[in-house]
Amino acid sequence: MPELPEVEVVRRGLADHVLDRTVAAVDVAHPRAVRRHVAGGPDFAARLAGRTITAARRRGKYLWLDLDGDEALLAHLGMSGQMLVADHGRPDEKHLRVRLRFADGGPELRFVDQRTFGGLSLHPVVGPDRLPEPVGHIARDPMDPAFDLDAAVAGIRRRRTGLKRALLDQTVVSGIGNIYADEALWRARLHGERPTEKLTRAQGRTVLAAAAEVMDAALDAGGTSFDALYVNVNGASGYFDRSLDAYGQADRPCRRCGTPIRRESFMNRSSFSCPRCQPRPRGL
DNA sequence: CGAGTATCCTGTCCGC
DNA sequence: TGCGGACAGGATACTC
Repeated sequence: MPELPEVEVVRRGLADHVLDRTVAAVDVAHPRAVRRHVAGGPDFAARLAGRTITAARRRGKYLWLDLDGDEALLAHLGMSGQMLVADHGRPDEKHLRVRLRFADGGPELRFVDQRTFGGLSLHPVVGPDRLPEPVGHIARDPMDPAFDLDAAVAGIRRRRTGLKRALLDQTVVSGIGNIYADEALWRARLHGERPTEKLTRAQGRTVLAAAAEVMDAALDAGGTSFDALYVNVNGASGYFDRSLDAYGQADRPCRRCGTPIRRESFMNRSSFSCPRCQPRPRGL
């Protein structure tokens, strides 16, 4: 499940392999993969052909390739999306959704996505930051050089909800998914259902700094593990196996205090936390 | 309008 | 062995 560090690994791989290359032809193998391109698959393929890729950019979990002209090829990997740089003739992956061939005859770019939560689309880039339109409402992520920590803390405290919900809201801070939210809360020793209006500024700064630390660590681990010719979003899985303190650790002892980690139901999914280090707020 | 929830999808795992 | 159900979860359309 790609979160920000995995998406950044993919962005770097794309920067290495598709920059300054011109798209020759596009195959859309599954229409759902381009459902966010409202004009449809044939329009997507026709408009992408002949375009040259000028940059590989990212905000939060959104990834896009700037094209010549003021447009971008936007990608979201969803739950299971992968960008693969593949030599011709290599057998198609079972869940190949979109293929880009290039005019230089070099390796092609494949979008592979088992569960089709992800997708590709073309959009104008707008505003001073030259963002694709669907990214306009996404907040800066903690790895963005222009990320404003105090503004993000203020954004969280302005919400009237639980802390974990606020962390997952991509319009407040982007790039934090279920795994990193649980890890950040564990590091900050805060329960996810703590009301945001009772969160102190110091607690807010602590939990966001923790999120940034977890992301940095995952990027260090994932950024070195992918093959130069195979841009693989699963590159960071080794990090998850070894380094998670809370997420997925139900009944295993907390690394700080030894208390078994608890699993709770949250928004039709799961939250993991230490009952002792992260006590439930009173009354909840 | 803000908060919370239902929904999309498919592969894996578990119990019977 | 095979089947049914739970589970994984980002983003958004939807309701209240």
